[in-house]
Amino acid sequence: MAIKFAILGLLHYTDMHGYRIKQHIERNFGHMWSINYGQIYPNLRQLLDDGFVSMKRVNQVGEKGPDRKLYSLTDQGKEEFARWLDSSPERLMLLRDPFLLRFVFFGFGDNSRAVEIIDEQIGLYEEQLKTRNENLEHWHTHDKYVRLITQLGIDLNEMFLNWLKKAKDEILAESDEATHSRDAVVSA
Amino acid sequence: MAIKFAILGLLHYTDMHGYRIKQHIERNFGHMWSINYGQIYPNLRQLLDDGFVSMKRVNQVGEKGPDRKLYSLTDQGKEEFARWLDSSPERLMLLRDPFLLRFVFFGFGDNSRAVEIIDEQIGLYEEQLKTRNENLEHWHTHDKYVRLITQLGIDLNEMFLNWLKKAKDEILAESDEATHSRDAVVSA
DNA sequence: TTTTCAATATATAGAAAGTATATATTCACA
DNA sequence: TGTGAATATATACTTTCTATATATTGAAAA
Repeated sequence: MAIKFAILGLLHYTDMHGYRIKQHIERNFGHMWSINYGQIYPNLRQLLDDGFVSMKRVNQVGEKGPDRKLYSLTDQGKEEFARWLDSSPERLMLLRDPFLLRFVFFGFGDNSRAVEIIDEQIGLYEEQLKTRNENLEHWHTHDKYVRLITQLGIDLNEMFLNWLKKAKDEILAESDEATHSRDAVVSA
Repeated sequence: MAIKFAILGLLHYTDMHGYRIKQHIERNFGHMWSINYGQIYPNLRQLLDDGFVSMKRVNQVGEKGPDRKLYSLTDQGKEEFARWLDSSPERLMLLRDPFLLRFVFFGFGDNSRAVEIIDEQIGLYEEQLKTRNENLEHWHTHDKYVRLITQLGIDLNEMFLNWLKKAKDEILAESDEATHSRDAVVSA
């Protein structure tokens, strides 16, 4: 139900076809959010059936590719969107992360591999942080809310990187301890 | 595919039946994660078919409720889990939040309602922060990795609350500006 | 000139995750 | 005796996400 409203929201800026919607999200929110055609086209169809958007075939000349289906907001669509925007969010944020799921069980694996995986994560999120910072600079002109969302992404990355480094240190400290205990046993 | 490994991970602690798995997650990770039977039972069935777990019917005496289906890890299951734990995470974290989706489009609504919704969020996350802090105190004895995950939850909450308050201030500042401009026009 | 590649454009199948609800058993206690 | 609460499993359904199929057109290569 969320994607439907995201599409209605984007159509407030300008009329778009499915391919353009994906492009728009990639260019403007690509560092924060991703979507794909399997989510877009079925939703556009549903929105059309519900009368929240209207559609017009546009045949391109001098442009690549086949005809477009250009979608526009209807008055009903505007109302539906406004109702949603005004309503209270259904639930709290949901964080899904295949790394964190592993992390919970790192006690069942070996520490050195755990540290390796953490280092991979640090690398990936440092890269993401860089592109998010670039995005913020590039779009200081952008809509205030979009800018704040980008700032949130940066805050999130920084927080997570700090946590990753702290976690790594704790695991390494424990490994050292274990080594020393072993030494003690050996020398006893 | 993730839930399957979560279940295999939990079965490392002890044999469990579906109902107990949900209970365990609620009690130990309830402040961080939620799951439901529609995810657990189909996965248990699949794990059984794949030979990653074995099942034994247990008929309770002196306990409430019908027979249990107690699941245990097989050697194959242990191997499957170990392979997964050792592998690199497939993707970066995914944040899904019905509030943030609205936030992007707050420019199309009115500021005062936006501030109201932000205040609601602040209340909800302050409450969550409290329970997460209690959890951390209560389980200082707990597994190190679980403790670190709880700490991450706390860091996330604090970061998000700071951001929410900053965002609110910015929106209020803009509203003031608008009010002053209007005043200026009126007095002109 | 033809073919081949990249970009544009839409569509659908299917897997995974998440929600809702149905059904049954047993104990406690009114 | 019955009724409510906790225990326990199961399935249907919706939403989200991934993968892939298909077609058109312009530009460049062969």
